[in-house]
Amino acid sequence: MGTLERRARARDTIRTRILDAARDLFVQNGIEAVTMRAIAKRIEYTPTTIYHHFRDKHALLVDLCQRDMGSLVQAFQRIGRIEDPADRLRRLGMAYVDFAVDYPSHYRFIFMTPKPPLLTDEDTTAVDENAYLILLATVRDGIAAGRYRPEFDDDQQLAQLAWGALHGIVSLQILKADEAWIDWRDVRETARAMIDLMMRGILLE
Amino acid sequence: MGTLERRARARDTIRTRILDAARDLFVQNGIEAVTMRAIAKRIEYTPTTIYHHFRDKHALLVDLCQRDMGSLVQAFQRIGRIEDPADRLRRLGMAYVDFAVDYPSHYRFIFMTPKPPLLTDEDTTAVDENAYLILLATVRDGIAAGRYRPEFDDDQQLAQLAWGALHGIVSLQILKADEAWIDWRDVRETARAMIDLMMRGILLE
DNA sequence: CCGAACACTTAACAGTGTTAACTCACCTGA
DNA sequence: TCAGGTGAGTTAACACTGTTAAGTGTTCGG
Repeated sequence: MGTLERRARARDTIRTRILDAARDLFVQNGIEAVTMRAIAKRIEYTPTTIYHHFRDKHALLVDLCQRDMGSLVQAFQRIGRIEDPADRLRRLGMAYVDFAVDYPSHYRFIFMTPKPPLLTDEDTTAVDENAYLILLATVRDGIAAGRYRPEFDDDQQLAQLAWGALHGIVSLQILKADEAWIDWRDVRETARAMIDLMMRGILLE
Repeated sequence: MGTLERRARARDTIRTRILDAARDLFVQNGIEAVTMRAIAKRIEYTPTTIYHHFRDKHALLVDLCQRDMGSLVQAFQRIGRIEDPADRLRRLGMAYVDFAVDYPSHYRFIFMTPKPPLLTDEDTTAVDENAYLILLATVRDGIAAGRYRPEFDDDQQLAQLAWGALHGIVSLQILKADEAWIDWRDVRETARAMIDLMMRGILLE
């Protein structure tokens, strides 16, 4: 009586169909195109059906992003194994920027959209948290190895400084790319210049 | 027959009453608390009335922010008269961060909220544009004065780099200040460290 | 004194996320 | 075989957005 499994499989199928439809709208027309009715129409179901598979819209988008951010997580974990802390830090920065450029909608939802107040679910630590922990460990290793100038002895501050610098460059680009009064430079090159500047600024000698 | 003036004055009165009500909701409960009905209720008018004084909600918020950002504009213009380009640049950065910390709702609306598509009015150049131009001129002066390392010869890129770095630090703070898994450092101090790091990185010698 | 301009309201439209109540097919246990 | 429950799916609605067409007076100018 594998009927239970079959049920579970069917449930998974419709779940991923919902997620696929949501992703299409998400990456093609931006987050504001993702409405429950639009998703439902695309998979030829009723909006209510979605609520049998996801608690609410926010949970759906969180689930979608957590799945899709696998590339960022993998990159971070791979880079996390690099020996040299300074080299590791530099590469984490580039991977972060690459992800933001490749998946602007995902980036915008995870890093640029406020969460609904107090409905923050305490599920398994989210991808942004994991990424921050890897960054933090990398910064700490560099400090412990005595690679950085003595004024950068606060791992939290240094991590927040590095994260903020790159987040600002990519998020400004995502938000204001079509503002005509700015002669935008290539975001990857600007980010690289930022990383070079930071590394030279914090490294000893 | 000063009746025309009186009319205009009355019009201005109700206009500012609307703006005041909107600002209260805006700064106290955040931008999501600003609904047309909430504003109307607070001044004991009908929502429709607001539309006789503002084209739509976005125009209302833009008007509100343009007025309130006078402090930022004044600070930028005052700093813009400082002789030394490097000192000017450093102070612009601090003033920018101060504004973001003091007026988080305004900052969020101007620098962290996407504009409604293609309804971008070509009104008198907005405050963010003015601020960017002052920053750009400051960067350019520093380059022209030969104060910066030769690899920073692109004024646009350097301006976008500096803006992005500080924008990232303050916007992360505004958005994720209540995420428990980050041990946030004081945003002004982090920003100051960022500015010091950048200045040391781009200045010659 | 009449007509137009003007401030304002009523009532509605179209869209959003969300939910209570129902139908109906299917599987389980007697 | 058949009662009953489980659960996927739908219908219809609620409460809330921003926004607007149409109507009501009041006030002013010729």
